[in-house]
Amino acid sequence: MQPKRGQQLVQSLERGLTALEMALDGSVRPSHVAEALGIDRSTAYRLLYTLMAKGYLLQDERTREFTSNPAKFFQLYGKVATLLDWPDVAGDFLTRLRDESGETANLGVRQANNVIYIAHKQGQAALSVNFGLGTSRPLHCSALGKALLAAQPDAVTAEWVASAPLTAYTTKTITEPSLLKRHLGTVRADGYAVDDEETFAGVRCIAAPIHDHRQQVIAALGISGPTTRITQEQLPHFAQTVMQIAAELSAELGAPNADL
Amino acid sequence: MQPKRGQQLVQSLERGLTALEMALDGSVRPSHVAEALGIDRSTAYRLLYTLMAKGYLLQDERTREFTSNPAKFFQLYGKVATLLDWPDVAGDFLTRLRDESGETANLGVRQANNVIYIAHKQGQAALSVNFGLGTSRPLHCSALGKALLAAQPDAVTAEWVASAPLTAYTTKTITEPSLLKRHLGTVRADGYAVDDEETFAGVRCIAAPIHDHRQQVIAALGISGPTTRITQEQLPHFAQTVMQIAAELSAELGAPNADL
DNA sequence: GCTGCATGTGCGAATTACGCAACACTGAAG
DNA sequence: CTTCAGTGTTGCGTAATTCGCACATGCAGC
Repeated sequence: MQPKRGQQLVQSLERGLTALEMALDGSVRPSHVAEALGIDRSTAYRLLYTLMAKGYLLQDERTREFTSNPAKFFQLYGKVATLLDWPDVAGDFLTRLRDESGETANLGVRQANNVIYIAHKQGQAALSVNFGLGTSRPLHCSALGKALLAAQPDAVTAEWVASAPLTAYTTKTITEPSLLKRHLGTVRADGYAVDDEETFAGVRCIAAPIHDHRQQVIAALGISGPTTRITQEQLPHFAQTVMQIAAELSAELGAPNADL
Repeated sequence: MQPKRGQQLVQSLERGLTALEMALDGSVRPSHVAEALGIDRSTAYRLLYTLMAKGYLLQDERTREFTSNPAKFFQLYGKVATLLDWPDVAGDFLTRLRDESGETANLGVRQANNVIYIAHKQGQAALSVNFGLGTSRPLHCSALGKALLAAQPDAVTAEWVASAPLTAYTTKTITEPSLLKRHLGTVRADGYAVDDEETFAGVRCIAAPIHDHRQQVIAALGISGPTTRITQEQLPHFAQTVMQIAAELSAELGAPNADL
C-alpha cells in the first residue's frame, strides 16, 4: 500500500470512484460526499452528476438524493460472466453439501485481502449461519480465506502474512504472523482449513480449495455452523465431506487428478 | 440525450468509466483505449492504472493487459443487494414456471431503454431459448420490456414511445410509435405482453409484471420458447400460467390484492 | 415573511491532467 | 545476432480542465 508511483493516479477518477462506492452504501448527497472527501460541494455534485449521466447512479426527482442504479451494476457484472456462472455450476454441489452436513454451505473467491461470498445455500436448522451474498470477510480469520491463502506458493504467503493487517475479531483470531504462517502450512498439508471461532464466537467453519482445469485454485467451498453441532470430535468427519464435494466440484470444472 | 448542461461533466471521470466498460468487454491495453477515445497512450495508461489501484481492474504480470476484476464487481453488486435477492426469492417460482410451461423462464428489470435478465431457469427441451444473465434487450420488442412499459402511466408511456429509437430486429418488430402505443394499451388491459417473433424469428415470449408491496411494478416474469411449441392457439393457456405465477410471486413480495 | 440549509450554476484562478518525448522492453523479422 | 517496430511506462512543461468561491434558486420550518 505504499504507492511508489503516486503521481500516476488520476485524481478526478479516483474521487469519482470513491463517491460511487459511497453511493453503494446508501443514498448520498453532494454535501455528504464533499465533507467525506474534503472537497467543495460543487465538485462533489459534478462527480455525482457525471456518474448519473453514465448510468451508475439515479437521482430521486423529489429528494434530490443520488442512489445507485442496481440494474447498471447487474449489467456490468453480467459482462464479467465468469462468476455469474458459479451459482449455476456450483448450485447442486452447494445443495448437496448443505444436505449432507446440515449446515450452511458457501462458496467464495478472493478479492484483495478479503474473501467474498458468491454463492450459498443456507442451512435449514433453526439456528443457522447466514452470510449475505457479496459480503466479505478478512482472509486470515475465515476458513474460505485460509483455504485460498494456503494454496499459494510459500514465498507469496510469507510476504502476505508479514504485511497484511491481522485484525483480531475474537480472542481466538490468529494475529501473530509467524503463527499464521505455520498454521497455513498445516492447512495445506491437511487439504482443508478450519475457522475455529476466529471470526465469530460460537461459529466454526470448514473449507477446502476448488481447482480449475489448470489446477489453479480459483475459489473455496465450505460450511459454517454453530460450535454445538460442528464439534471438535465431528470436525474430521465434516472435513471429509467438504473435501469430497470440493473435489467433485473441481472435477466438474475439469481439474485433473481429483481424487474421487 | 441532449445534455443542456454539458459543462457539468467531469471529463476524467467520464473517460475513466468508458475505459472501465471497455475492459469489461475483454482484455484491454493502453494503446487500444487511447485509440478508441482519441487520447494519448500515457493518459489512457493513467486511467487504467487508477482503475487498477481502486481494484476495478487487474493487470496481467506477463502480458501487461488490463482485465476486469470479477470479484470487485460482485462485491459492488452485492452492496446493491436488492437484486441479489431475486434469484433466491424468485428461484422457486422460476423453476415452477419452467416446469409447468416446459419453456425457459426468465425475470428481468428495466435499465434505461433495455430490459436486463437478472434470473432465469433454462428449459430442458432439446431446443430451448437461452438468454445470458445480465444481457439486455430493447424494451419495445421484448415481452418483458413491454410488460414493464405498459405498467407506466399513459403520459410517461406516450412520451417514451415518441422519443425512443424503435429499431427493427425482425419484420414483425413494431416500429411505428402510434401502433406501439396502442399495442401497450392492450397489454395493460390483458395483463400480459407477447413478443411474437419481434426480437428473434421463431421465438415467442410471454410476460407479466411483478408488483411489490407498494403495488409498483419492479420487474417482469416470463417465458420464451420456439413458435412450434408456443403456438397461437396455446398462447392464452401459456399466458394464464405466466400470470398466475407472476401473481404468486407478487404476493410473495407483499403485493396487495393479488388475485390468487 | 424571513431564516437556515441544500442543490445547482457562472466564472476566474491554478491545480491537475494532458500530450510530448524518451527509455526500457518485447517479439518478430531480416 | 541485430535491427526494427510497437508498446508499456515515466518525467516534465504547458494548457486545458477542474476546482472552489460566490450567487441564484428552491424548500422546510420556526
